[in-house]
Amino acid sequence: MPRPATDKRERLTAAAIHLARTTGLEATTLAAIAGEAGVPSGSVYYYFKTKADVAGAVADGVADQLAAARDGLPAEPAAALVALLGTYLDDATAIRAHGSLLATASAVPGDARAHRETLAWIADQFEGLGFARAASEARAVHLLAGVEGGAALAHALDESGPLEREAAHLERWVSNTKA
Amino acid sequence: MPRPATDKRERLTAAAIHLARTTGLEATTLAAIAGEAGVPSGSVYYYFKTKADVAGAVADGVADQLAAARDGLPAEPAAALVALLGTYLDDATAIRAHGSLLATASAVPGDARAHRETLAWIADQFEGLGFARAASEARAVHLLAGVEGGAALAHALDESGPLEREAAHLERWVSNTKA
Amino acid sequence: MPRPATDKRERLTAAAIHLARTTGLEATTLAAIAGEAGVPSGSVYYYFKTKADVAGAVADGVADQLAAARDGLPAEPAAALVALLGTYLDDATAIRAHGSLLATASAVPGDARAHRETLAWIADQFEGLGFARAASEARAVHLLAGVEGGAALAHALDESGPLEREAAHLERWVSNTKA
Amino acid sequence: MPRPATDKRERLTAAAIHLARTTGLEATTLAAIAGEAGVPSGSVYYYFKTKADVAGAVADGVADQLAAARDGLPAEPAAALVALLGTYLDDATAIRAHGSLLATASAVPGDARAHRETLAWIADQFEGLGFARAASEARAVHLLAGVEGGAALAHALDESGPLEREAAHLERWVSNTKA
DNA sequence: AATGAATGAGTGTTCATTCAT
DNA sequence: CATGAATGAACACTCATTCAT
Repeated sequence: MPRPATDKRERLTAAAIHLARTTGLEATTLAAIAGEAGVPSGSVYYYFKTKADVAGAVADGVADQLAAARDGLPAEPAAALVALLGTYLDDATAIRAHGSLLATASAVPGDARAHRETLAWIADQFEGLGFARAASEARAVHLLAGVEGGAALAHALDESGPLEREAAHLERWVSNTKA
Repeated sequence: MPRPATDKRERLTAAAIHLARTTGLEATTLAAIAGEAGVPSGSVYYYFKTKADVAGAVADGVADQLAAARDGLPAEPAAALVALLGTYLDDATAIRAHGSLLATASAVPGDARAHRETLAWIADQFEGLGFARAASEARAVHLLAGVEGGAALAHALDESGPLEREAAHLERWVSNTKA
Repeated sequence: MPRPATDKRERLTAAAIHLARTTGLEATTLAAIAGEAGVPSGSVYYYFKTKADVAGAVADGVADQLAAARDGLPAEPAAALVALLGTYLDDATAIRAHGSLLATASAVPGDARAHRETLAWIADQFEGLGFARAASEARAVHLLAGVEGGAALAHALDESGPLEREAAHLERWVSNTKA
Repeated sequence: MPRPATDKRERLTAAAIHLARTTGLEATTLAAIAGEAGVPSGSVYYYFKTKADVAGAVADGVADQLAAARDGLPAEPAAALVALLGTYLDDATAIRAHGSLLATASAVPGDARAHRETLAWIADQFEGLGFARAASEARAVHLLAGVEGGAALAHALDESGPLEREAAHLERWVSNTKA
């Protein structure tokens, strides 16, 4: 059973995300993306209009990957938030080497979908804990800023310490939280 | 009275920092840097061996700029930390548009001088407040991760709110701090 | 009926040989080669990986041209050798101006195919005249060294005399030869 | 006792000859020449008008070197000719690697002084052996064409055999010669 | 007289993009 | 539909040359 043709677009996007995170999209050739995806290089332009379009797909793909990851998290709000922090720790090696996945999406200006959705999901959890919407959103920003800042330091210093410490700190903060 | 020759290297570096922050260094032509610096384009290679060398100068220049900015801050530790957070707020418009200055330095892999120096300086302030070295360093990471994370969100969302909120939060945290 | 695509590579190679002989390959721009071949300049890199690659094609092309020229020569060995000397005389004007075609191939170091094949062919003729292989090879070297030396002097002095004299001398030597 | 200033021009020329033979003048930077000569790079233009001028100096210098070498040869004509062939054999390693010194001079078009003088000197020897001027000049061409052709093959094939064989052959030819 | 600093014109090479098939 | 062949615009980098001192 051959893979459906549209699969190629997905493989292309996945390859682009991988290379964008490891090498930077700017520094990555469309030919390299096609090569890694195992797709004929001429075909990139069948699936994408321009390289900027590929960048858009990267941002979208990252948002999708993050959404999928959140779907696997516990339903109970406090546990869900702790688990979210856990995904950063699980990814610590890659974060130290290449930065957080969300930061990869930042490289594409003008598309903050991944950020907005992540923030909204976190706020939903706080609301589930009994906080009002406004307070929940404020807390969401605080939590995401904390881990992303920790991730940024971990990447810059090539040391997972900052990420681990921030995650632990936020975990305590979440656990002690009461609406 | 003509400008000293060495001035050109500095103008080149300043232009490179500016363009690196607004456009990204990768996407910036050496010719563009020369143009913005008002230096003949062929001369870039008299002052820098290679484009990677320019990137190094950018990272160095950012570290220098940040060090200079810290020099202007109050001597009293608690006030100094609050003032540091204030520099982020003063720079809010640019941060929203292009990210924090420190993030610009991150684009040059392998050179974390700006990060290390900033962290050390912050830790010094906490030590000045009576904390042990280890605790001071942990607090420094927390503070920097917080503002930088806030700045990252502000940039991604093109909204200064997250930066302002994180800065305010950390200001309170610093003020309530007692060794 | 459009020219076959592969024709472009050949036109490029021919132009490169021509310019290598008249101007020197080092001094010849890839753009100039493309221009003379009537091929878009960006396309050179579709057919050749690098300029050194073009140099290789020049050496190969020269070897091919010489082989083709030898194919048109008489089958009888003595006549064939005399005819080979005749090709130098036919080419005297170009040799005086730019040196022998074989000398053009020498510009590409490490590739002596044209020399080896020419030498082998000459040795074959002497073998055909009844000489042992070793003696034939020695005579081949003597004959080729003679004409090429004559050609080199003709080029240096911009005077066909030396070439004509050496060719005539070798012709007699070949004719008087008996195994 | 410091070296006279004019020494620098000579060192520059010597370096240029060396690099022209080993690397090719075209491929050699004026800075590299200055470097090898131990002369400040800006000074090249004090001693030479242009790079083409340096090329002229190379051709001239080669002619001078060859003339100096001939000065050390025996006075007796037959011995002198044999000794001339000996200089090629002494230089065999360099010839195999970089071609004959005379060939280096050929790279500079329009200046055949080295060739003309060498030819004249050889003709003089034959005259000394009793040949008429015209016959002597013809013999000179034959002898020089032979060694230079042998040298060219030795260089192209990276094998000293052809040079040695041609030199030996010509030596016999000279020795058996009687006016 | 001699030179280090500075530069502009030019070169090889890359790559996003187009298009015929 | 899909793609391999082809290309032009752009870029990093080199170097002969100039000139103030």
